[in-house]
Formats: sequence, structure tokens, C-alpha cells
Amino acid sequence: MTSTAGLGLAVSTVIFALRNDERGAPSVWLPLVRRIRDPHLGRWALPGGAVRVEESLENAARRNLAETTSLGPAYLEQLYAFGDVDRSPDQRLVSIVYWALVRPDEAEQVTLGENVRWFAADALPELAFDHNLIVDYALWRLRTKMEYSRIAHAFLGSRFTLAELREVYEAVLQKPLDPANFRRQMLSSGAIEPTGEVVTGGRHRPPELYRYVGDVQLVDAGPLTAAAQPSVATDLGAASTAKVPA
Amino acid sequence: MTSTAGLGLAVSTVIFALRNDERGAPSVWLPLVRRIRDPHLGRWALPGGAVRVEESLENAARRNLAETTSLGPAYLEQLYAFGDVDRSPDQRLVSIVYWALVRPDEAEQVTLGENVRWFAADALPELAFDHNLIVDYALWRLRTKMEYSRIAHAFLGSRFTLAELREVYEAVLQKPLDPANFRRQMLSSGAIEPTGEVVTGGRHRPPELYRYVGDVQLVDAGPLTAAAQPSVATDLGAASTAKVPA
DNA sequence: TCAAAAGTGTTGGAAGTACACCCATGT
DNA sequence: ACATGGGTGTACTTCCAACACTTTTGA
Repeated sequence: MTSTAGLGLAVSTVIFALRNDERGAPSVWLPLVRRIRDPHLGRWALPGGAVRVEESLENAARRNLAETTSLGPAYLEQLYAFGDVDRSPDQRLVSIVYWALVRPDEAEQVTLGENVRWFAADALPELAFDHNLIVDYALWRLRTKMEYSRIAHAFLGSRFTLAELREVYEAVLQKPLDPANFRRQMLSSGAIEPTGEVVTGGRHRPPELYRYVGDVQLVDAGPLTAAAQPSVATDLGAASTAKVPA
Repeated sequence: MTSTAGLGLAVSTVIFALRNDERGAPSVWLPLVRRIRDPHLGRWALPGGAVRVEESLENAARRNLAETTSLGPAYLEQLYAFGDVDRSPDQRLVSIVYWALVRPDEAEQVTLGENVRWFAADALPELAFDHNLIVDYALWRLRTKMEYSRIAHAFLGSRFTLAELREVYEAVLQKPLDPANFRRQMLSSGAIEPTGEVVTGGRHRPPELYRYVGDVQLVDAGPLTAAAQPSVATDLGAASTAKVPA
């Protein structure tokens, strides 16, 4: 358990948001940063950096997420630790990767520059290190988890129509869903409830607005979530943090 | 991405095996090692140690699994990276934890000593560090995964009766299963096939022996199984090498 | 012939899928 | 009035849980 010499420990984060593509259909995007030093100088890569001695892994992820998007995530979860010997050409590097979901309206406010840009998740260039594999794995986790949990809500505001919620699922799962059955499944699951308000302005029957039922668990992550979480007004964020008691 | 000073990186492994308790019923056990230095001197802890610069994380897990049980695992998977600032009293320590399944006959051959012992998973003493939480999480993953994958086979040899397979499920899930329905579900899943052999000697109708169908995937772990992480599911596939009848 | 476990058949309910149909609004 | 999406009803299928029943052995 002594300190390991010659070995770097970093945290990287895959940040997902929904944005509209050219045809106006929502799809999954993520921000990448251009590397400004070797190795892989000039290539696009996941935001990340070394873990500081005084911060937890999750806080390190939050920090470099804030440094990239200047916003807090609606959802944050550890993805995997990548540690193959040859994954970085110069130095032995172990990266603990987190994945995050942010709301579209927040994502739009991200300050973009020469070295930070959004990419469609299914049309990435060749990235630095093993980051293509990492993104593929994160996408797989996002899609898998979408089918048995409630993380879709991390992509939405506090009130939303069933059509908006359905579009999130369709964008992530990349397949159309039956509106009638989708409605019934969501309502019978007890995860959402009607607010009574409706949205006027569309040239059709005004849809009702729904909200999430706060006391329903987002994800069953087992003992790691058992530690009490402040149920924040952001109605999300309940399911990701691993509180390790001393 | 520079090397992080003052921060230790270790690998620990939760090793599960099925053993019979006092009443002869199989249940989940794991080997622990007694700490022979501070912090937590004298307490029981998960086997583990520092990651060497020239070995991958998974190889580090295999190595300290071999050093503890002197055997190779039938199944090995990364569990989680634990990295809270205060999880070790003296030094900042990040532990990447793996979990493993070993067969009962192999587990019995493990050389036990003063400082290595098997414990029933549901009756652990107070362990060093945050290891109680880690074991709880590993148990949760084992039980969750048992319900949607084929990892049960990692607890068995190459041929087994349906009753033996069912007992594995019952021991892990801690609930009785209907033998009739269990049989149909297993057979219709295509995961196992009859060998034609039967076991005589019991004082009842001789049960047939089954084997795993090798080309059926054990677990869908997404992109990590396909390319970069060959050994996640490979071991079992090799153990029950597929003879697919024409 | 009896006990015990292997293995088969049958039924009822829950949940998912497909799709016909009505409702309420803007134009 | 009619197009458009919101919302309801309903039949069909598939899967799962419960449990009665038959089969084959050892004692």
C-alpha cells in the first residue's frame, strides 16, 4: 500500500448533452478539448486532469467538468478505471473516467473556443489515447441505463411534456417509441406526475406538463447510494455519489 | 496529466466462492487477509497491494488473487474505484477494486494460515478501511448480475445438473426457486444443453448432466469485451470450450 | 410400495406491442 | 373544416409464477 512511483493518476469525464442536429432532431453530443501538448498534441480528447491530493475522485471530475462547461452536472457517475500499460505512449497513466449528463439549455451556454468544441457522439474524429473506446463504453452505459432507470430526466428541466421526455429516449436509444405506450409506461411507473398546467401555442391540442416525483429513486446503485443524499431542488443528482464512511 | 505526488494507487479484490455452511446449505464466502502493519493492524481486509508500473490493473488483480488463493479466477471484473480523501487514515489512497468468482473445488485447496481465512459474506467482522462497504457493493453487483447474466456458471465445473445450477442461484439470491420454471427458463435461453449423461447413485431418478453452450455470451459488457479487455469473459468460454453439435 | 427428486403440463396474471380511435387546438 | 399532435381504448402476444401431475430411481 505504499505510494506507487512512476505512475500517473488522472480523472477524465465524458459529458453528454442533447443538441439538435442539422435536421432539427435531437441527438447526443459531447464537448472535447484539443490537446495543447504532447503526447497527441493537436488531437481532440476528453476533458480531464490529474487528481489533487486533497480532493476526492468525484470532486476531481466535478472540477474539470466545471472547467470545461462551467456548469454543474445534472447526473454524474463513475464509469470505469482504464489502466492498460500502453495506453499512454510516454508515461504509465491510470485514468478514472466519469460520465455526466447536462441539460441542453445549460450546454448551450458553454463558452466555446478554438480548443473546446461540441461533437456529435456518433461522428467523432480519431481521439487521443484510448478515448474513442472510452466514449463508446460511456455511450453503451448511457443507452443501457436509459432502459432501466430514470436518468432521462437529467436531460430535461423541472417541467416537461411527455413528448419531450419521449424525444430524449428516442434520441438516446435511436429508435422511435410508440407515444401511447410510452405515456402509459411512464405514468404507471409512478416516476412522474401531472402538474395541471398545459402548454398553449402549438397548432394542436395543448399538452400537459409533468414533473418528476422526487421521492422515487433515479437508479438503484446499491450500497453506494444508501448514504443519505440531500434531495435537492434540481430533483436530480440523487443517485450518483459514493459516500464512503471513514 | 503529470504524475500525482503523495497519492497511493492500489488494487484490491473481492473473491467469492460457494461453500457449505454448518447446515450443509451452500452460501457465499470470501477469503480475507489479516493486516500485519498499520494502519488497522490486526484487522481483516481484502487482499490487495500496490499496482506495479509494468502490469495492467487487471493483471495486478490476478496477481494478488493468485497470491491469496493460488488459483486463477473463473470470472474477473472491475468493480469500482474508491478514492475518498479520508478512506485511509495516514495516506491518500485510491483503490481500484476487482471482484472474482472461483469454483468451490478450487477454493477448498486454498492454503489457509493464521493470516488468511474464509468468511461467510453475510457475517463479516469489522474490516479495515472502507472494506465492509466494498464487500457490500460487490455482493450487490453479484446478485444483480446473477439475474440478467450467466455468471452462475463460474461457480460450477464443466458438467452439472440443473439442481446444482439452481442451488447456485438460490445461494446467491437467497431465495428458493421453482425447479420446474427454472429448468424451462435455462433451457429456453439456449445457454445450456444436455450432455446425454446421467448421474446415478442418488436414491431418486437420475438427473441428466448439462454443459454450457460456449458461443453464448456470458455478460453483455459492451465495447469493453469486444476489443480492449479480452479477459473479462474469456475464461469461462475457454473452460467450457464449445462443442456445438451440428 | 414408498419416499424423493427429476421432469412435464396447464393455467392465470402481468406487462409489453400494435394499432384503431377520439380530443382539442391553431390556421 | 382540417391537419396535427395529445390522449384513450383494446386486442394480442409473450413471459413468468404457481402448482398439479407423471417418471424413475434406491431403499
